[in-house]
Amino acid sequence: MKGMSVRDQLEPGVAGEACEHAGPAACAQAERRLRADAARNRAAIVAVARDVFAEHGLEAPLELIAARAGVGIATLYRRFPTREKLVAAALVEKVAEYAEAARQALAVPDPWDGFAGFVERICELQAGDRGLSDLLSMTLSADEQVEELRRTANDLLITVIDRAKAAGTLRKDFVGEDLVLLLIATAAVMHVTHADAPEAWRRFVALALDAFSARGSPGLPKTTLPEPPSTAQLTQAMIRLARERGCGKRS
Amino acid sequence: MKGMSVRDQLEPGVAGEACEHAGPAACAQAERRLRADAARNRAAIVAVARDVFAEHGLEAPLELIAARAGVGIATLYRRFPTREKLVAAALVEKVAEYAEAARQALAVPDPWDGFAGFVERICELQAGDRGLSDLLSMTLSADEQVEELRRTANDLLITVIDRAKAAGTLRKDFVGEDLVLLLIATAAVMHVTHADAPEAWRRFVALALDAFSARGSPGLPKTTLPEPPSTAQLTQAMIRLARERGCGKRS
DNA sequence: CAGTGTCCGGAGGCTACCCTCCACATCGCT
DNA sequence: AGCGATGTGGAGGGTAGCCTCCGGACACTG
Repeated sequence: MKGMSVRDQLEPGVAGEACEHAGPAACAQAERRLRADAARNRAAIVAVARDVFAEHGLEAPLELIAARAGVGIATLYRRFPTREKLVAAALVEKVAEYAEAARQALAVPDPWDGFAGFVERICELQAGDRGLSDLLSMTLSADEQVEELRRTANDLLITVIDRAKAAGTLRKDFVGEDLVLLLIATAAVMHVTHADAPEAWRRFVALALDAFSARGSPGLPKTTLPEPPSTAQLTQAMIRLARERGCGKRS
Repeated sequence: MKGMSVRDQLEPGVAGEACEHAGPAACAQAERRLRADAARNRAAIVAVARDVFAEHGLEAPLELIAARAGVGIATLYRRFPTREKLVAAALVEKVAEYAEAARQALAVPDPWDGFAGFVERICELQAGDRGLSDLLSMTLSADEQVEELRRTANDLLITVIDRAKAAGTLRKDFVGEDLVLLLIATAAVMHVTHADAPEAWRRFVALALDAFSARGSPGLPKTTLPEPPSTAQLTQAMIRLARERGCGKRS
């Protein structure tokens, strides 16, 4: 009680950078309360990591991040013992945006517009952040906060999907897994084309939406699709990918 | 004469592996005629490379290939000064299969079946060979033979596409670049899912074909698509990717 | 303003891979 | 059988990135 109130007043100028918009509690997060300089460093690392991951993807060299943040590599490792932790810290907000997009999709009156808008929105997010792009094809098995957000988003998403199916505008055999596959696909398309044809993914996504829609002949069913991967399979695959990319459990 | 017969008996199991099916001339290929042992080594390297690339992709460590082929790393480098050259040697046949698939597509009576069959066929090839999968999203700027094959395949492909468009079964706004994007996308999907959901790509491809088809309401146009990337842009992107992956020009 | 416990940073060991150099081996011609 | 030309392999130098260790610096407490 006493300890707290003292501390609360002690960080005037630094506070902005250190704690951003969230309450002071957010800084302490999982770990113990940090010393002021340490908190500042931590915040700087996270801020830089956001940029670097966005530009170079989740496999960016940690030393680059440390250097740009103006701290020693050891400091980075002390605060984030695994790449996964840093990734999580750097991208929670983006993942939250993702979840938020799902929420907004439900608010759109027309079910199809909600669905299609959502797909376009997250692809847009992907296009603007290679780190997020990578992240959406992986599972950060160790970070509860991110995975929780993802789960929330997923639940919302299922609702969005069901609603659009019920309206008859989304094909009946569509499942959530299809969207995951699409995100994996667009991530690759973006990665290859971003420098020379930065808008190419839009056409790809438009094509995908066309495939997803039930438009065309109302009665006549679309092609029968092969079975989708099970949720478990896909999760497993995403965990595997994370490990392969150095964002998974320590070997 | 005498020399040969001796050799023939000396390597019971190995002989078959050295030159495979092609005549001895094929072994000398572009370079000068090689000494017999050198030709044998070269062939062994190529054979192993085929397997290793197929399994691990084009970024597989060259030392692994050398080791499995039972030769020193220097031997590999002497014969294939750049990774690109080795890749080309290891995958020409696969690329030829790709071109062949295009040729066969034209032989199919129904234009749509020809097109769709072709797409499925090459995706199947991709699924069975990660090296090819990688290769199809890149440009091996240095190997004329492979690029020539690719060009041939591409010309055939355009014909396949035009024919299907003319028949009214392929959407009018489809272009060759869309297929390249699809191959990039499926490559990624396969890479992520091959271990845990090895058939997932089939659904993805089926969905794509649905998007490509003009099926549904004959008069009513499908969604208007964003512009595709230009051929030049896409080529540039593929060259860039090759370089990024160590299969491009020496820096 | 002194003491203590927290925090820092970079040197350096480790791994993985690339690629080159050169003393030695082998082939195959005569 | 002997002798070049041709080919060999592995040692080793170079780079990039990961991660740890530890002497010294600094923030906070009293």
